[in-house]
Amino acid sequence: MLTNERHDMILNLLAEKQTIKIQDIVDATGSSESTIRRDLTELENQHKLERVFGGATLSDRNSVEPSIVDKSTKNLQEKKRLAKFAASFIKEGDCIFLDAGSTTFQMIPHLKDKDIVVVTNGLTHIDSLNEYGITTYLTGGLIKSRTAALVGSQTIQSVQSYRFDKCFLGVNGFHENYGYTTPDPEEASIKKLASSLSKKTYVVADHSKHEKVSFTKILDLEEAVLLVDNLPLEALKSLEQKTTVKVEIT
Amino acid sequence: MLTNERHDMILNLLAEKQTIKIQDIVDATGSSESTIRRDLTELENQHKLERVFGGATLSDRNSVEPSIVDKSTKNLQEKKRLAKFAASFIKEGDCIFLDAGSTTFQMIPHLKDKDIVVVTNGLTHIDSLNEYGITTYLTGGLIKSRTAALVGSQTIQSVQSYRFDKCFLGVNGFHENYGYTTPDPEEASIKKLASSLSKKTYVVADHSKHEKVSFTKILDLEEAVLLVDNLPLEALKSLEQKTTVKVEIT
DNA sequence: TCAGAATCAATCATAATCAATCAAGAACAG
DNA sequence: CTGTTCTTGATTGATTATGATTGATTCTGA
Repeated sequence: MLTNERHDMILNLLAEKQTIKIQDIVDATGSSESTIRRDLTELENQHKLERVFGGATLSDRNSVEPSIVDKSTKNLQEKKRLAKFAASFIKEGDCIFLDAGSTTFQMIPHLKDKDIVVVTNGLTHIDSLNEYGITTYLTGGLIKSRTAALVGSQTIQSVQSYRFDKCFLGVNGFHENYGYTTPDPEEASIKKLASSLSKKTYVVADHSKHEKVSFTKILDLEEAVLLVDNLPLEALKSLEQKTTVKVEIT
Repeated sequence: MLTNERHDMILNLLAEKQTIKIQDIVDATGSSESTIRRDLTELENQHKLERVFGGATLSDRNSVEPSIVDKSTKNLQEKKRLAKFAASFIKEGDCIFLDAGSTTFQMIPHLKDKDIVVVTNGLTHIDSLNEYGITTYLTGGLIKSRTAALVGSQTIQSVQSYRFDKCFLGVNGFHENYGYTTPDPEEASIKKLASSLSKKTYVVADHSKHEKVSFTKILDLEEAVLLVDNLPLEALKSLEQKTTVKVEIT
């Protein structure tokens, strides 16, 4: 059996069962314990799993935040509509910060032929931005492999040397009392900084993010314009007491 | 059996099974192992598959990024050998700058399992670095779409905040009198800067770059160690009067 | 806390696989 | 027909993967 096949097998077993014992892998593959240990070491280096005493488990970050692929396929149509709506706020000549994330990604096709400059920390965005011929600056920083975003002090430093007309942020949740939140503190501080360097801040979030609260606070509701798709009327009214909400009409 | 037929056969087998062992192909085709190896090497250069130890597998990236990789098919085998040689200079714990470019790209597989930190301005590098689980910092900057490199004042600023143990640069030409040169002034200044921030600088260039001179000077010969594959003996002697040359033994 | 059991990383020898080279023959052009 | 180029298969020594073994570490239950 090839090394690759074993690796796939291990990851598949893990995907089913969440955690797995080394002995189980040995039985399933027919390879020796030594080999499996080496496989696990390697897969751990690639951040595909996490070793624990006696076996391996999906790295907890993986299980908490769904992987970027899963995320981007969910509610795809909604996201596209919302993204188009968000892009409509961009005017000719704007310099914008485009946050990493699947919703902001969907904005890119609608930036075509606009004479704008985009700054982004989203690695997934660059091919698309490039394809549409948009002048793009990438922030520097540490590559956070799972979300394909750039983070860390270098990113902060990079962002600091720009000034934006508008910035478009993705969030994990928005809540009347707790504001905008996201799981990763690193990403949160970048979003926050970009917002502070921007004349105007837009948060792009579909209705599924309503009332959700994550680990790290990004901004208060007041500090950004919320772009959202259909929302219950009461929720809308309540939110509008704190901030400007633009709803994508359906 | 014609070469084409074998190639088709191999790809068909792969399409069914996702991965395949060399021995299986040998049995299926009746050709010798040597021939199959050559087939696989060629098909890999065409990005039709990916070789793994003991066989081959479908490269899933095949469909995603055809644009950037094309240039690198020329002299691929040479480049791989040279890149492996270059990577052998990297020691555990090093912080290295890895220049954008196709030769430095080939170094990445050989960085696997080394406890190092990589800083790069090459967008093409990041997927691969990520795959091998290497801690990677990307410089910021303007995306230069043709070479998929980051350039400009932001890149300069990014690079300036690092210090490197070693830096590995690609060049367009090296010449006894005119030193190392490259066509793009933007890229040249980044290479130069990275070199100045590094304890040791290596230029990786195959013999085809000998005596070539491009528009922009990067460094004098003296300022870097030249890593090169086979070179005429006189050329080697002449170069060695000015700088250290490490030749990949053939 | 202790002792036995399980698991671990490190090392070694062996086996499989690799790239590189060579020579023989096929295909081809002049 | 001759000389050249290309393909092929065999061989070489080098590299890499593997499985068994070791002694150290960690877990478990009393």
